[in-house]
Amino acid sequence: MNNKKKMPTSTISRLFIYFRELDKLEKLSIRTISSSELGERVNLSGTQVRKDLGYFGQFGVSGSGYDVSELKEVLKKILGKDKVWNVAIVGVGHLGSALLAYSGFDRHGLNIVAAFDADPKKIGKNFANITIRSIEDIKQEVKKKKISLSIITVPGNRAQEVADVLVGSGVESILNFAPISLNVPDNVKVKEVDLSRELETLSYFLADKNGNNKK
Amino acid sequence: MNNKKKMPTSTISRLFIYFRELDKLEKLSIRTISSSELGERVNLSGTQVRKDLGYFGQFGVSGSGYDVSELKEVLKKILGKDKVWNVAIVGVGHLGSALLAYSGFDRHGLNIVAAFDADPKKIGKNFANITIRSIEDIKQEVKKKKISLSIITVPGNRAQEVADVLVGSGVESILNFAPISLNVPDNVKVKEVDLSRELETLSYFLADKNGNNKK
DNA sequence: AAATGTGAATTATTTCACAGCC
DNA sequence: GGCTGTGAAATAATTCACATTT
Repeated sequence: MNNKKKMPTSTISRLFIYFRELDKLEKLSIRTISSSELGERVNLSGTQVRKDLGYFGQFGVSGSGYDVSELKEVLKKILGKDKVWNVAIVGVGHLGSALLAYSGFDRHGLNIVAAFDADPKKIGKNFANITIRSIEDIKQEVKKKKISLSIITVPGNRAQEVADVLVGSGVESILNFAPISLNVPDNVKVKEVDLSRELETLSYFLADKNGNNKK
Repeated sequence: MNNKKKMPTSTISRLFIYFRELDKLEKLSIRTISSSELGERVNLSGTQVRKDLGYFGQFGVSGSGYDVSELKEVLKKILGKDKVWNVAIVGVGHLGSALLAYSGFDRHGLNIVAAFDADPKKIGKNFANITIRSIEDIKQEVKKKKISLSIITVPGNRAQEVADVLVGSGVESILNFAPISLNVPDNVKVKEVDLSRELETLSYFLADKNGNNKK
């Protein structure tokens, strides 16, 4: 059992896109959709849609396509959206506060239950119903509140130590906004999001278009 | 001339990583570095480093490696970091404000010069020295302030129309935080950053580890 | 001896194309 | 006829391995 074939990491990311679109379709009372229609709505090909789903099973009906609600439920299960995960944010600066204030996470089964910062001036303050605590309290709180997912929004030079503490406390995945690549054990999943780099990448294309460099 | 070979899109992203690390090395007064040492510092292989640089020219010295300052300057030029680009933010909600307040952009040659929002209550308010203006003013301001890059932080259902206005105003690249895939002409470069999806992706790995699904 | 630069091999991902099913 | 599911082909990205240079 568990004969899962190797699948591209990007497949998961796309399944979330399909899920969202199916949710919209359901609200529009559309009952059935073909892979190519679904793909078209999210700027992907029908083949891509079918291939992605194929890693998990066979959910379609030849000739007519997929049942919207049924496929949505299947994806919900696959993606872990039928469970709730407790999340901590470490680093309550501009970005950290924005994420704390962002209300959309619970909709996705992500429940922000703790926030930490190194700045004594911030500790004890309340923010979106959450009391900011000291970095020192991470271990204790992670255990107490059963936190399995953490967001790092501290400066780059503090990120690795924070990651070490989180991993030592039992956190299983990390979303890292600090502009460095974290070293963690294999059993911990990290996603890096580097906002400056995203913008910088765009500036490269501008530079390129307006005629820089090139071998 | 211009015999550039096709390069992975991820190469550019990595060049920014090398650039940053070279900057650190320079501050540590390290003069020379080999591809493998540089790679090790950023969790990449020496081969990867050499391959990436190879798309732009030959900058190393056999037997000794790369001159830190020289390579840094080369990358600066390649990446357009020797120029300044004017940036606009459309959508001054939590995330938009955090980005507005983030001071790191200028360090990267990105100069935020305008902010727009649809909410009349916000229009006219000041934020990090920038007056928030109406979405209606986009075209005029983009021209007047020579804005070539824009960040979209509006809700998903407004993002496409905002993108249309931006493109119509002459913006050349867009960083899109709205959770939809934008349709724009080929000459406009878009990068999508979907924060919820990044977190959701992590929740999939949790679900997976804790034993969901699988074909 | 040490490290680059780069074709060739490998691995990963996407797209094609079509047999089979409704 | 329309559409799925999936091997096979094509394309993209990474890694290997080594001849070459200093």
